[in-house]
Amino acid sequence: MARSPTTTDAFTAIAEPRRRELLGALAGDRYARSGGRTGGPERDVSWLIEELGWPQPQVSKHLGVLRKVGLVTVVRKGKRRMYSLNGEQLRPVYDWVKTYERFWDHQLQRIKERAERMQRESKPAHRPSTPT
Amino acid sequence: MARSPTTTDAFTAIAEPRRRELLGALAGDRYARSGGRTGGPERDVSWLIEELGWPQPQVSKHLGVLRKVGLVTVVRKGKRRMYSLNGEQLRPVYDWVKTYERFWDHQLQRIKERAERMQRESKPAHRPSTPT
DNA sequence: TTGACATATGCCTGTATAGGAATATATTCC
DNA sequence: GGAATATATTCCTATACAGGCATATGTCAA
Repeated sequence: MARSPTTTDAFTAIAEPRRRELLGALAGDRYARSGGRTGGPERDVSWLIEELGWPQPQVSKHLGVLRKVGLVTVVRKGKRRMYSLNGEQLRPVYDWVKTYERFWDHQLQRIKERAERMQRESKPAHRPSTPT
Repeated sequence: MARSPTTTDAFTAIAEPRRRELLGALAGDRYARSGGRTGGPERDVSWLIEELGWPQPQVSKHLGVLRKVGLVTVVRKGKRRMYSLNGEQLRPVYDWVKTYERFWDHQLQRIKERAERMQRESKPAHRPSTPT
């Protein structure tokens, strides 16, 4: 068997650095947030080509992969195609990696647990309870 | 050019579902947390083989990839090799995906912002301030 | 219709798998 | 040393890119 196709899911799609870069551009990294419905602002392919400085086919192909896994959505607008980020598909990645949080940041974990405990018990402040 | 090698970084390594599964086993999913230094408990390859039900070479090979990107660490113990999860390498993935949080859960984002604001200003409760 | 512009798709090549089977290496015990 | 155990590595094959280049498709304007 070969490697899973890049169009399998978000995990495989974002494995490619260029595609993460592309998503970053679509997210509006270092640009003013402007419009966009669910995700980032709408950008046409020409804008992305200019922004990323890649050959046009490369941009289109990467967009194709991202489209297939639902990480971006398109709407036609005349001869332009407006792409926007669909963050919803990144959620599985987030959820997965989040379950490992305790393996890299024990400090953070403790803080969160305390916060959650406080919220559950609705007790106002830090009473030195059973330490972890 | 071909696809980036799976041993490039955590992003490429976790693109493979089996490797995520393997990490899950090492993390101690549905098992009692027992020992382990920085990451999860130490498990030898035989345990993983039994747990996952995969052919031994497959387990070893996937472990090899995970080892190369630092997602797992090994120590020899007699003829056994004890593997443990090294969550630190998952952090870049977490950090990256986290920057897109606002694109999938606006509700959560607002809650967090409010919480952070409250904590910064150390003001006790919801005073209807400048809405976002 | 014709041409210009915007974007997608096809073709080609080198590279890199993932899995299966067989084998090599390392370590312990007798 | 030799057998048994634990794990890694090699070889093989089918698959799948990612990028470069050429070309097709779709849309608007004159």
